[in-house]
Amino acid sequence: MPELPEVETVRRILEKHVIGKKISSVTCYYEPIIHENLNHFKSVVIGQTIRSMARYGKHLVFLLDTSVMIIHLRMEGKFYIKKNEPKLKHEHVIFGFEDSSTLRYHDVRKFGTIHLRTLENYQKTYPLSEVGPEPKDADYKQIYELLHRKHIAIKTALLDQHIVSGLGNIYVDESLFLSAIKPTRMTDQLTKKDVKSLLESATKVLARAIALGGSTIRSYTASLGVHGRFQNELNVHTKAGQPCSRCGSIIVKTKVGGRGTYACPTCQR
DNA sequence: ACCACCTCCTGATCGC
DNA sequence: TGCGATCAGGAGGTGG
Repeated sequence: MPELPEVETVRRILEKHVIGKKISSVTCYYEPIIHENLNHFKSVVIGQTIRSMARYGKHLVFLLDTSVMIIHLRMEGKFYIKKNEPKLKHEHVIFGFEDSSTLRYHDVRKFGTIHLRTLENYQKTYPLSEVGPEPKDADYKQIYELLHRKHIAIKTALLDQHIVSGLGNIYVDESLFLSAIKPTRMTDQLTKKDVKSLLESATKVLARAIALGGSTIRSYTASLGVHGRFQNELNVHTKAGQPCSRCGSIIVKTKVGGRGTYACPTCQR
């Protein structure tokens, strides 16, 4: 599942292929992905050139001449650059460029979303208006205050993109492990020191994962030559039954907030 | 206002 | 062997 490191990796690779390309056609095979009237979307986007790309948390952003496309890959969204090859089963949106190459949005689960905004207001409106700071930019005192007013499991809080953005199931488990905090600890039980540590762990985990091109696990496989290697450095996620790298106890898998959760029962308290 | 739970979707895996 | 049931999961929506 693409989290911040995977989205950043996709952004960096895509950037090399699409900047400066003029969109000449849009074909959509599954309309719910595009959260706009399709004809309106096409009439706005066609004729515009991709000027730059950005990322906010897990959102991938294409900046055009006067508009902005904001894409969330959700579980399995991927992009491919192709020529005139036949359309694959799970390719739902195909952008054609003037040079006859195509950018294809591929998504087995169809959970991904595309929003269209103007260059003037895209950061202030939904969905980017809902995105909290990334761990590296978050002020631990502010996050502490926010968490202190809530009474939910810390894992659930870290998955809430309003609080901090970019973390998904893999990196939350890894961040909690690094800070030796158990996923079910309630947010109002955390100290300022815990919150500071967690943000530092998350920052470290995300930076390392970006450096390795993200993680390629389970359903989130390669796209655009993206073969992440961070999965080789996971401490707990997917490690049920294996010894903890810190204390040797056996890593256990549980459910927290309905999510598969991996942790060391001994050193995470 | 807050939070637990349901929902979307498909392929992989499980169980009889 | 085959097929229906269950699971996985990000985040919006719902209802207690």
